[in-house]
Amino acid sequence: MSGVGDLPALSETQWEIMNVFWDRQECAVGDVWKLLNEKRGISRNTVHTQVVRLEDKGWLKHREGENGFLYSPTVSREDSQRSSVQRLIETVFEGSPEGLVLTLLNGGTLSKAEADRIRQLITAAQRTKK
Amino acid sequence: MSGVGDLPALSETQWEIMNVFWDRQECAVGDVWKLLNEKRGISRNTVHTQVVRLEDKGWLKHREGENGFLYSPTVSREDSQRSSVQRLIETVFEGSPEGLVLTLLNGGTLSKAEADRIRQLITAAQRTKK
DNA sequence: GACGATCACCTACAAGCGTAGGTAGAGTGC
DNA sequence: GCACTCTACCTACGCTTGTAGGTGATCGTC
Repeated sequence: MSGVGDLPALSETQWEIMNVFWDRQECAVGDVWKLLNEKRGISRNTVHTQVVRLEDKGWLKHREGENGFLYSPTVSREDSQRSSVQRLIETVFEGSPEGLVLTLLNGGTLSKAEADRIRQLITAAQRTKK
Repeated sequence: MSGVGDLPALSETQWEIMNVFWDRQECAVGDVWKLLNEKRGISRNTVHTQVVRLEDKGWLKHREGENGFLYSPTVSREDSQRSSVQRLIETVFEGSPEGLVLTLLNGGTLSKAEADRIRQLITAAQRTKK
């Protein structure tokens, strides 16, 4: 049973690219490039290189489309997020998820609105789970 | 006013090493090496190289001690953790802290005990903050 | 049928990382 | 006085990233 854990970690740029694929499910390199280029200016070839590397690493697969290759993710965004949170907890918080939550709550990282929404999430989770 | 944000990000190994410095406040390369070596087997020189790189990047400073250099962190662990959580939220959760919390709560990443403690943390924070 | 856009692919290069061997000096012990 | 140990420092190598230029094929348009 192969999961996200088996895949080599994503770099920041690679997350940026994978996020586009998770939003669209399936698209061509050119589509990704158009989006990222508007957002921050990047060469089409740069995107292409990263896409190929992502396929090499096992994060993407492709099929032949009308006008060239269409790429799509091999794993779900949720699993990938989970595994990257896991990794963060291990390396940055030495295995303590509570540390992460405390940082988040006490850190001043959150806006008031975000903090409120998060408290709601938690109480909701509390209700449904028990 | 220079902060963690100005420093280049830490790799996983570098977090491992910085964590030792944050635990001890000030120590020599040899001390760090002894610890890491017990934990996972690593050459003293490898640790030395990383420590030098960390000083180059601005995460560590050193002073001359009795028997060689003593290194210490230039920034607090809390600030570093905060900034790495911030970075995670931006790249992995496209800026949504709620996403992170949801992943944490629904992910099955947490043991039951951890989840309970986290809910307590949150309700405690809720009480003190408002 | 030449022109421009798009595509896939190849090559490249500077940084940074993980890893560690080798060297040379200082101190401790027998 | 020589061996052992610890230190700092230099060098190196293979790998990944971020970045992108160049090339040749295809396709739609004028």
